[in-house]
Amino acid sequence: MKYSKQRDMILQYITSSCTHPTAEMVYKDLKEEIPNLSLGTVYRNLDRFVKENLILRIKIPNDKDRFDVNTKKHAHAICTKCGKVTDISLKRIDDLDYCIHDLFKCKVISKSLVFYTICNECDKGGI
Amino acid sequence: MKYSKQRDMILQYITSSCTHPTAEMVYKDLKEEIPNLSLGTVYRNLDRFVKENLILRIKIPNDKDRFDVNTKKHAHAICTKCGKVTDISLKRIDDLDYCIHDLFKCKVISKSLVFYTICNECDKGGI
DNA sequence: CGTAAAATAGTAATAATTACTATTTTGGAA
DNA sequence: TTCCAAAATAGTAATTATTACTATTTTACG
Repeated sequence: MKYSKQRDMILQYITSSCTHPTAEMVYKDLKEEIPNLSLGTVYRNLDRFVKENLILRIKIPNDKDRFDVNTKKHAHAICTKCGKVTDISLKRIDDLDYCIHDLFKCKVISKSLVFYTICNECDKGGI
Repeated sequence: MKYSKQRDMILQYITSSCTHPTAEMVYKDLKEEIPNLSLGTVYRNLDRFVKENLILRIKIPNDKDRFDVNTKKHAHAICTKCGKVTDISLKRIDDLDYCIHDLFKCKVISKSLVFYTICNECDKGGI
């Protein structure tokens, strides 16, 4: 692993941000300081940070991935109008809609809960 | 609203399936019966059914959307190896990992919980 | 310095979904 | 039945986030 100014600045940017930026946001903002920065470099390094568990990747269906310095267990609220992402500490599922409304005074339109697993058959080496 | 054989068959296919098919699966299978069926027609009609609340759209990050006849409140488990989607009736969040393991004997790699909201600012008409 | 490994810049490719347009189908009325 | 406007379709093109690729540059160590 060799030092690079780009990686250093990307990590600095992401860890000091509190807006769950997309790769493009990181790129745009840092482009001003490093004019020949490449979007691929941003993606490659963000991937790396995710693998190193320094940040989390928030996958948003039909939207750009967002990156989060908060690696503690939590959920996310995404505004369907402006796209703003807000952290939500986890409480029990049945209370969550009320909890969110109480905390953020916002309407829950819908929620998506997906588990990524290794299923029974695959774990047995069947496939 | 005018009748179309295509729409009729797409609805029949999706409501009688229990495998959470993608638009492409619907297309491929029905293509054998309707050789000039268009993929766009499948997408358009599935969209329509979702709006009419006849089926659910399961958005899977980095994968194709899947469609579900079960419109009751539930979560989904997706195998990260074979992609199989399994319905999970909702229990309390803290119990879910154990619950899933007990029910399906499968490992939970990760889970994604996302709320789609109208945030405070947007609801006030600020944006 | 010299050099090999690692990283980058910039471009091309990928892939799911949506948009677009010309053609066909549907269903009600003359 | 035949006409016709609204609706639907087929097939192609466009979109868009992300990944892949390759030539060039940078790093760090002997």
